[in-house]
Amino acid sequence: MDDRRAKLASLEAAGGEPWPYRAEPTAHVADVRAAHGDLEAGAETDSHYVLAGRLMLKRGQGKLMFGELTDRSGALQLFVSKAEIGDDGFAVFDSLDLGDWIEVSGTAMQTRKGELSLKVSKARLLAKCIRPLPEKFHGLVDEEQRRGRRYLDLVANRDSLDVFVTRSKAVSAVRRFLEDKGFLEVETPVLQPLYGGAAARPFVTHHNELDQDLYLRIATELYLKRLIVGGLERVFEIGPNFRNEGVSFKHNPEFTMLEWYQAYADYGDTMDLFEELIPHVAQTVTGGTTIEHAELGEIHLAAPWKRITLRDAILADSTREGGVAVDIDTATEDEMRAALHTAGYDPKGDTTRGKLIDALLTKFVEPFIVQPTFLTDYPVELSPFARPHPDNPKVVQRFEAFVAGMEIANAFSEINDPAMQYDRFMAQGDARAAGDDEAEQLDADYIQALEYGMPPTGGLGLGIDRFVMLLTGRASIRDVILFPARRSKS
RNA sequence: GGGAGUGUAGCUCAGUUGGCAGAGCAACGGACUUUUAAUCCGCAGGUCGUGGGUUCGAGCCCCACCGCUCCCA
Repeated sequence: MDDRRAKLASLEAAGGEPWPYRAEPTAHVADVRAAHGDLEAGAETDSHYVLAGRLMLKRGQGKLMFGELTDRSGALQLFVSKAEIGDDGFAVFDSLDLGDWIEVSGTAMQTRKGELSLKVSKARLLAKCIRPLPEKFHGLVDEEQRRGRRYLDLVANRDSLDVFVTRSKAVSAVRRFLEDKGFLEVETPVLQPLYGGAAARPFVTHHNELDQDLYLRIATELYLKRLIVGGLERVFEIGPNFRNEGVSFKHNPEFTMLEWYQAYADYGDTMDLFEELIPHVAQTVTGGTTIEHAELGEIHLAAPWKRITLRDAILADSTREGGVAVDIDTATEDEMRAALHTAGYDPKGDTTRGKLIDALLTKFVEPFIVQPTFLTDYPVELSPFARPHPDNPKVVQRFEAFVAGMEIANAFSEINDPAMQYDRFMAQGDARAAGDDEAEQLDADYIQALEYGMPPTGGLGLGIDRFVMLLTGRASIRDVILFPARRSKS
């Protein structure tokens, strides 16, 4: 560090500008590659470019130097010859350190060994990197640093940068898809006087002036449906939700969720739209609909996806790990507990029938789903906002989408009968009294909104982070969140 | 919450039975006009996560705490 600071000082002393205000690159590295990728070895061109980026490698060769410049689009070799750049220019380049931001001008060429390069005629420092970068070959490996100082991870590990470029493109593709289908993007409150729309514990905060406790939202559901009451017909929101729970490879306390609501649609329409969205985004972002998963092999996202009722899935899969077959339509709670016990899981915290069914799903079904699958027709106890199925009053018109062992989406035909919704809230209140601290609390204002009339509506929530994990083949949610939650050092 | 692993130079990692703190890369000085993690010669770099204990002597053994990773509830 001291050596690099000294270089800065000597540059200033020599009248140089160590921290220029602007640069004027005319192209990205990828543009040069696209235009000259097929040059023959030893060929030179008159095509002139100005590139800007970080100097990541430097190889001295006497009166010749090679460097590697990276920008967001990729890396390109710099060919720096004393004959071309002059004695002064050569000295300037020689004084650069790995990690320095630079601007270089020159022409495209192919070296004798066939490496596309920029033959540099001018180079200047844009900003000094005073601290040495992580090692050039191994990159930054330490997970604590990769996530705590993500900027270093992005500099040192190209594949990590690519993950976040993919994430951005995926979110953009989702937006365009929904806008093309006539959806409006809206923003609803993050700070809410009541929380609801999901089974989760909230973060609590306080508004001083109003002297009122507020919750960070766990879902956007109830506000978005108020907008359907208001007549916006098709709305969506992409933004952070907050759930006060543990962290795991698929949980971060702050995560990004897409929710959409569509008037005049039911859960079947919603399933069709979702089945169209996911392959479309995969195609747009990765150029295909097949994902190569490191552990699970090929995952095919193209429609149609497998569709199976939750009852049939549990009936078929509950014999895994030595369990006994469970039919959730007829099984008693004790039988469900027994099945979970035989699989080595103690359901002592699962106090309700709904929670037990959820445990059966989590234990026996979810981890084993690899290819995209819709589980449909959930028990009413688990789904306080979903409409009953007309053919079977024990279940509701709801589905969850699973892929690669994870739930990525949850959707249903929305309850629009205010009396029915009120009864569901009451049942949730009973569950809470029985010890379920994730049960919904009564939202009287939401009931009132429904009393003004909500058209038949289908809604869906998609976990954006998990979807990006799928698209990028990452096994941990912390690899697709730029700054994941971590314990701060005191 | 429980279990296992891990923490040593800026980065990636060795460190034997408890006996002088090591390598590669980066940095610094030098050689080199076609390198590809360039190579070669030279030089320098440390509160061994933190605190305590055992010992003539601790990176190594013991205890507590902190961070991180994985598995389990």
